Amino acid sequence: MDATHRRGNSRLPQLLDEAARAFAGRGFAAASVREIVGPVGMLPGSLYCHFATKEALLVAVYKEGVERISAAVDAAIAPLSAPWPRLEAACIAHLSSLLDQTDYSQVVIRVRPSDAPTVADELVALRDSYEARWAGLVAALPLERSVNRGDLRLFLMGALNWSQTWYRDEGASTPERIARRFVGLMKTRLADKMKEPA
Amino acid sequence: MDATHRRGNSRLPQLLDEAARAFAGRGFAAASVREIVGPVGMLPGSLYCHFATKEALLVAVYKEGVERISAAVDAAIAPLSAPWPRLEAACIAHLSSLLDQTDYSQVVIRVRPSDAPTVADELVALRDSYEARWAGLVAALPLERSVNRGDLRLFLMGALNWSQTWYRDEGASTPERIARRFVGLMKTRLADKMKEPA
DNA sequence: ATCTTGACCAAACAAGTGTTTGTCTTTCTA
DNA sequence: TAGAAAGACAAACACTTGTTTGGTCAAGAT
Repeated sequence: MDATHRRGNSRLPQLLDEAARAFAGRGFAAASVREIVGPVGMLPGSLYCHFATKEALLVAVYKEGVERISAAVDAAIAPLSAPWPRLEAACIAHLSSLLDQTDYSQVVIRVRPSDAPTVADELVALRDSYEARWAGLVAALPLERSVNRGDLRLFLMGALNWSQTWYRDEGASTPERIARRFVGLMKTRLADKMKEPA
Repeated sequence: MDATHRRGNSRLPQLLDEAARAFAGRGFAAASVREIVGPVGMLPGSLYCHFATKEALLVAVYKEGVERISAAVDAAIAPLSAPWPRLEAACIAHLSSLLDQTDYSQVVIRVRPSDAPTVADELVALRDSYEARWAGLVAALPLERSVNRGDLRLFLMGALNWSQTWYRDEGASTPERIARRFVGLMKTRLADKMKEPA
């Protein structure tokens, strides 16, 4: 009757879900093993059947987060070919993953590699593997020659990622609309052409 | 001979310095009272002569951080009157405070109010009192009517604040230069006018 | 039918956490 | 010159932290 110990039917997925929730909501340091493991109905020690340390658990969650947001962005840009629509679609997918969706992607943005020193290298590598896409997306844009694309990428990613700080799920500003407006700001000439910028 | 107990000559400033260093470097949760108090040459309990709790210590550091970055920005924009130069000067001051200067300002950006729930309201109020400047700076810009200034402010502040994540003190990219290039991106028309953006 | 193995419990571990208490010395004040 | 108070020490407090150990039980393999 007791199905708790069925092979291949472990509670590992729930454990990861709960870890993602805790890390995304309270940060790596503040999230305790007991608060992760409790809601799953496990005892603290049982965590160590699956992971050697709390930091290894973070790597697993982080990796899943990178995979989910990567998949979302890739799926969004796949059917498009024009550079600006592709960038806009990527921004929408990125922001939706970050603000609506699961906790996994939030962990990737919230948790700093330096928060878990012993696995910092792995986290950086994972994050880099995701962010590589964005260099390509920006490189494809038709821009005036004077524009530095590296700066532009940092500028855009910063604006998107920081939205995690101020965004609240109230009102009409959905992640999709925010992303569209941000990209709109980039496409439009910002300064009023009547008055001469100093 | 022993000057340690002279009135008005306490080690409170050093204590705040060390707290700022710890909070900026490791975050609020990961920074322990002992690691803050140790370098000052005090014992853990002595902290509570000055602050009721660790969270109250954070408020003091946070407040000092807000005051320093506010002062830096205000001093930078005071002698200027034209909108764009004022914004550029503000960005330079903001980024310099954040990347070079003291740890205090870094705490304001790094530590989330929700990290210290019992004083979260105070932290939010402090941060708001600083960020209010930026609404004014953006409001003064001569922009095309279609541009949403609220979005633009969030966009810019996000890009600036996120730089804390990727900036390293190596190479030729000083905070000042980064700020100038970011503002430059905003002033210039980004999209190439030859090709039609979809 | 036996063995192995993965998943988990139960209980404890040592170390570290923020904080409290009581005492002492020094400096300022009345 | 007596008294109040600030600043800090010394030592412990109760609790939480991540982690370890040894055992249990069911499922898959032999």
